[in-house]
Amino acid sequence: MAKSPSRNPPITEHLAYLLAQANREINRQLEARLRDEGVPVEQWRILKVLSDRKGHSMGELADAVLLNHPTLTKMIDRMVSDALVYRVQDPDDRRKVLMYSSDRGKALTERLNTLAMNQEAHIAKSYGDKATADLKRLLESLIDSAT
Amino acid sequence: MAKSPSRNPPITEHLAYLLAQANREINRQLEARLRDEGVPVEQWRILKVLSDRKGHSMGELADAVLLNHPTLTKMIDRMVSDALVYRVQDPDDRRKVLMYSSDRGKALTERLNTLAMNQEAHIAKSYGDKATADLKRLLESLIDSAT
DNA sequence: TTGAAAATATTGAATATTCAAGAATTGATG
DNA sequence: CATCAATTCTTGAATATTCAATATTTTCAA
Repeated sequence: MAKSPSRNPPITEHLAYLLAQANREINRQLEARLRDEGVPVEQWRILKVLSDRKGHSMGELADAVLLNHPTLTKMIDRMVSDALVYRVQDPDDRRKVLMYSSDRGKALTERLNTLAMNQEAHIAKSYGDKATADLKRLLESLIDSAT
Repeated sequence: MAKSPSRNPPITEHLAYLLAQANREINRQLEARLRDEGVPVEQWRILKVLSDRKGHSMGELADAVLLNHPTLTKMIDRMVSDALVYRVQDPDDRRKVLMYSSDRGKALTERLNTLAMNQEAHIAKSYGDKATADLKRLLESLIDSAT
């Protein structure tokens, strides 16, 4: 009897493991680039989301940047200390806090965008344009089908 | 003038972000399944690596399960308390500690394998066999090209 | 063979994250 | 309109992770 193909595969063949491994490696590389500005990846995501200049509530932000609420609150506290972002109470719903990027935050965001785009370019170069596009498409549809 | 395609894309189009998002979602689902046995994902990975019954040094393990050394040491401490694994000093190189799975650990590993394979099957079903296979292949080659 | 450098694992202090609870506001229902 | 439930954000305690330093053993060169 032939062996069934995915009967108890090694850890390295599990999708969850491959995702974790790829994520760790790419994140580590991005981190290394952002280190020039001394900013953690999560702060870059926050600044990037806020760069549309609309106010975003903490809940929205937490979803968008993949952090839970208390972690986001404390990270925002640090960014407020660094004068990168500021809080405004939402006049329409005073439970909410709307976050905005400061001028300093906006200037930093532009420098970070350059660094992040350097990484994307580097990946596209060594990994190939087609593979990169295919991978992005597959990841998007995985996320759609999984949520 | 036509807009250049990937000039300063939104965060949701960055490969690093898509990977983080997909990883978080799949990891969360796996976590939910493993919760039946009260075991964190990292411990499942450790047990799975140790299921080849060969001794693995802490360094090897740390690489394999994507944890850094001090974090692994402390997680192993907990697993030793739970009698899932045990330490043996490597007789050939006494700087090293070789880790082995206990009988209890092996029995747990089998139950966890079932849970993890349920998840893989569930993903393959909702996401499609071909997409799953394609995604795995692309992730493997990304990891190769990135490391 | 001896001493310095490298490799391996652990520890402790500093830092960060998470969980559970709390405060403030809004919505909804009788 | 009064009250109770739901939503939003923050806080504090418990837990986990990380960084730097340490101890031990091995390797290698002089």
